[in-house]
Amino acid sequence: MPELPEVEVTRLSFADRIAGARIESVRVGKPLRWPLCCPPEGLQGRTVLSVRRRGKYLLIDLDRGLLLLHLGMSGSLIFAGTLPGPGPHDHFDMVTDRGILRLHDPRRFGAVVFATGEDAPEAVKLLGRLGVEPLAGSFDALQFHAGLQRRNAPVKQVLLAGDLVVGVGNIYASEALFLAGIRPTLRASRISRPRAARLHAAVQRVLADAVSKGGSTLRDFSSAQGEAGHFQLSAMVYGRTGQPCRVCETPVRTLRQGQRATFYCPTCQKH
DNA sequence: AAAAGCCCCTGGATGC
DNA sequence: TGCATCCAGGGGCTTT
Repeated sequence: MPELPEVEVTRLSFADRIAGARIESVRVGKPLRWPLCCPPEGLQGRTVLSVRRRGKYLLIDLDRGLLLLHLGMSGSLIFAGTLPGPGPHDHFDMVTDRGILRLHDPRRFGAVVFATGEDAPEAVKLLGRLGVEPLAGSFDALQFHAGLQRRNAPVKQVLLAGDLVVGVGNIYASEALFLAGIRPTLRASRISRPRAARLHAAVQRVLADAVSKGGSTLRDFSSAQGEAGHFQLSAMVYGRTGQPCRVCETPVRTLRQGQRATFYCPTCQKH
């Protein structure tokens, strides 16, 4: 499910409320992608300082150490004063004096990992190869072009890989390429500097727009406040196979790249 | 080094 | 109604 916008919307929906909270207990359900890496009782008594985001990871800073949290394909967080007993897909509860933080994740591709610090091996393993943050000032169009030049793979897959720029998943890769007028199959190395600049701007624009719309709710995404997103209603191509392009009315096409669906307009997007 | 495939897992939609 | 098949927002790992 969650790409950068959904993760950021989640972060914004509980970061301020949980900051300063004291952890009282932790409950772990079924195994997620990796073990928590520390005995759950080791978190008791620690204080939540802040919640940051790196790519699609949430970093929950504690007074000692941090939790790295990933929502995988189907994960969502809820943070509330009281919650019903955990259901079969609620795999992590962190009870604090300000409320319960709960991870709901039917497919269990998500993860909760404890690390003693950002330089600790468990953290470096997950964060070490991530590319630049697209909504930060450090995302530079010329450097982005230089990075694309070094890659021979189709540009859609370079966006998804996350080692050049983070946070762009399957929805927003298709959307950004539409906004930039670039075919998803075009080899990254063949993108000119001006077109790379267009794509750079498109990535920033689509992600920021999606954050402002509360993310995309395809099935069941909601923020930690329980609010659904509505970016999906304004998607230009994602999920619109056969429907008319919103710009030129050519039917939107689908193709498969690396086992994922890609959506594009054959008229608006050029090789 | 980079690219391409595989796989983890569950549930919902579709088709026979 | 029942059952099989396909598909889904990610990404680490292994193989080419």
